[in-house]
Amino acid sequence: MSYHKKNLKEKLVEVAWNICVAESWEKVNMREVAKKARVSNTAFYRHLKNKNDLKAELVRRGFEIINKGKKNLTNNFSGYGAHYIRFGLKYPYIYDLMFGNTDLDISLYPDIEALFDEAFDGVIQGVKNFMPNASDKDVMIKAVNIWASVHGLVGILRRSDLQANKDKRLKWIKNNLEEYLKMTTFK
Amino acid sequence: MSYHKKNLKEKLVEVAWNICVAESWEKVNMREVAKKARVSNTAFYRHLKNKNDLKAELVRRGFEIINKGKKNLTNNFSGYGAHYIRFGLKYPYIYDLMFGNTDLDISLYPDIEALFDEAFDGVIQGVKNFMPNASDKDVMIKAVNIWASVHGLVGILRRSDLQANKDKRLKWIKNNLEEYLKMTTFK
DNA sequence: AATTAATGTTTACAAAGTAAACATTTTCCT
DNA sequence: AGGAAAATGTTTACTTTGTAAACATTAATT
Repeated sequence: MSYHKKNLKEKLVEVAWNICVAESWEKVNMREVAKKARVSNTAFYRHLKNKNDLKAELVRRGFEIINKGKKNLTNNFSGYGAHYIRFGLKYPYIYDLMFGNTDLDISLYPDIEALFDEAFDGVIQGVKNFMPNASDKDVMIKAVNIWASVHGLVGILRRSDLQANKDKRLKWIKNNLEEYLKMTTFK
Repeated sequence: MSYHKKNLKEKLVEVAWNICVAESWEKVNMREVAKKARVSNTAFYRHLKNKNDLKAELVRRGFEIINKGKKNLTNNFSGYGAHYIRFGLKYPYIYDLMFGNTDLDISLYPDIEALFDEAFDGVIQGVKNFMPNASDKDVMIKAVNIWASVHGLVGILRRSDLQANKDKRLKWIKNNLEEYLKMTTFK
């Protein structure tokens, strides 16, 4: 065991990611992260300014994952939407950090803000391709509606996971995301 | 100043509500709440079990407000949706507690869970009235889509508030909620 | 009036974020 | 190579916050 680690920052982010994925951000605390990375409580602060910066790292990592799987879905609305929804259901607590409203002041992290905008711009571009003659306003309206429908759906599906599945019809939606999206928003 | 207060619980919830509305739940801490209510740090614990219960009280209060304004909007989709959206924009941090996904385990508070279900059932009922011949599945699909579109929109509009208003077209949506809703989901 | 329940206060502790001072490596410059 | 400077870890220590426990006072009940 050496005094200097190779990639402690990566290691710390990795550990925090795992805790957050398995248990939620509330359960991420610096001392536990340090212990799991086998360093002292405050080694962290040589690599990141504070806990909020750690949160930002998780958000960045989330966008990396979601973007990686995105490929050329811009012209395949329902596939694009389903991709986001599946991410939200697979990494609910990371998703909260990325798209929830409470916490992180995203404007403090311009690169992350750019990732967010990039995602939304993808939708706008897709809508533009789909309705090339629409006005900017109508494009925006459609894009916002798509975005809202997708992200709003994650909330319902997650809640239905918690409540001992009150309704089978929600299960149908969950298992048929693309079809649901085509029937509703994506047309 | 008497030893026993009349309605300390109400007072404490009120104080917490004000802090949460003005600054976010993160800024609500027991000592500050106690100070503003002019009681000792721990008087609180004679009235509520813990801080989570305080959060639940705010959620309950949020539902009371949102339900009060709801009236007979069940058969007026865009009005109903706009009502929720306006609440979300007026009380963003309360809204997070009510409809966000991170925090409160709502199933620990069956009465709150019931308030939530009541709201969603209102949508289902509205859809049923609107399309009386639709199958249960189709009703559910439409209701979920309405719910998701409304709650998802709050997220975008809130974010656009933060970012020094990147786009005027979002402003249009915000100022014309009903029309936007009619154009998209509510038809 | 005396006992008990309800409600406040004081004291105290533990968890968690992080600053400061100190220690060890590594890097880099001559 | 040798030694200063930068980077990275550790130890200590302080602060904030939630809340438990013991004690005090007022209100309710018999």
